[in-house]
Amino acid sequence: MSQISWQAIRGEVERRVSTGIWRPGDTIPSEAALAEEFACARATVNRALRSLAEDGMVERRRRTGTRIAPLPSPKARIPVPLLRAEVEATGAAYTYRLLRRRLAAPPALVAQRIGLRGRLVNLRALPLAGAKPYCLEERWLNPEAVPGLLDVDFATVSANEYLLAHVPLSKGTLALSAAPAGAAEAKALATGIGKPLFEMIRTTWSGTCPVTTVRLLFPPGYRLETVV
Amino acid sequence: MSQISWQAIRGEVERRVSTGIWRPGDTIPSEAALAEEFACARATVNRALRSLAEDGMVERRRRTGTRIAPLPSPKARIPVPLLRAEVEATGAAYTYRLLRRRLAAPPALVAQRIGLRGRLVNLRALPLAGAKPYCLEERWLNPEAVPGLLDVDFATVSANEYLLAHVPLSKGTLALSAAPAGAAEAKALATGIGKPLFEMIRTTWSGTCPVTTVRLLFPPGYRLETVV
DNA sequence: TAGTGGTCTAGACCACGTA
DNA sequence: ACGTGGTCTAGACCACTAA
Repeated sequence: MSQISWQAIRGEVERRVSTGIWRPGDTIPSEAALAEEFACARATVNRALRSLAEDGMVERRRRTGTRIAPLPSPKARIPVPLLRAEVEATGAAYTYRLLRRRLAAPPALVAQRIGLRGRLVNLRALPLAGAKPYCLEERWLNPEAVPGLLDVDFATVSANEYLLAHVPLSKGTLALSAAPAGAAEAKALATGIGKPLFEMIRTTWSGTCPVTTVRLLFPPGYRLETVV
Repeated sequence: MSQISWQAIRGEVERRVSTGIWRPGDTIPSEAALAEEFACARATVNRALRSLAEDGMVERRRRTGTRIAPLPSPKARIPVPLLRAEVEATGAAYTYRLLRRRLAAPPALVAQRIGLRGRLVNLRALPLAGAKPYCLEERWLNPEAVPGLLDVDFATVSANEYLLAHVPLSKGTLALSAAPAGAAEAKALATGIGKPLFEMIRTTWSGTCPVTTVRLLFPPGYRLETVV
């Protein structure tokens, strides 16, 4: 068989963009036209162009057609970190120390992030790599989103792992930034006040129901790496 | 028609996972079996399961079948930031000031990142939002990867935009971290020494040929946000 | 209204990896 | 060897949206 693969079509489109045959902003031929050119089924072209669209290289709209993204920028996939896996990948033992657990109304900033104003479960925890603090975790959980949440012993199960196993996490936001260590954070992470911490704030919904918002603070030296 | 959609199948699989019918680590029925259950074509089931696999919720292997990921973790897409677009989205005018341009051998750390030891083009630049420094850019370019690079006037065209338009960027790495401001960085970004900066290091190849490595330092307050 | 992408079908063959 | 996912085909209808 001399069937052309969707990867080959994708590659040819990329080649035409990189050699300037098609330039950013250009509208390219329709799926039907390309299918004829490559002598393949339209579904195969569709597969290739859909793949490019997912990577941000082309933009597709009905009726208007497919065009090369004005600023083709590949999108990086970063895995939402699984602390246990990250720690164990370094060879260290992963442990999880619960520092605080309470039921409280969240501060305004947190309430705004998660879109809830009532009483939430608040956890402060310290995932460890061996004996070393790996990060500081400040979490707020919506008890109405997680059946049985109030009975979970978070001293033995990390909230993250409990949620992954019990709640279908559908959507979420992720914010990354740098923040100075406050007194409490410096102490928990065994670093100095004002030191640059890597901050990750994640808020998650299950459908339209807010589930949790968590702020992770990583000590100086932490790096989040990925491949584009 | 009462055709079932691949999204519906995906939703049903998610439901079965979230309700515990299928648990992390379980192998689920084959595509053919599911197609029969849902009375649809196998391609439709394939589309649904492939979508779930791309999001990290299931793992698929030939012969072995499809199983629920032991730790189902959604993967975040973060857009590689386009400074101009980011700045202009805030309503400010984007400008780009070239602080330094020279031909030099990179320091060991940079040489290791990009995998080159010879003389490279080194740029230091300051993208601005209005009159305010947006970030500090330290870039190393491989002149052999970019035809005509030595003749480009980077005082009027930002290196990033030049590259996007002239080089097919295929692969790259991205590292995010927090770093303290040194004296030069604090001055350029109008902040204090030791303040936490958000650091982004991006290295890009065109095929197997190293093109550029760039380190962006963002002043305190910068946030990289995305949706999972 | 018409053109484009989005999707589903039914069938086929292939590639891979376990046994 | 054989079962599973990976992919391609040819055709069809639908959904969206600009003209």
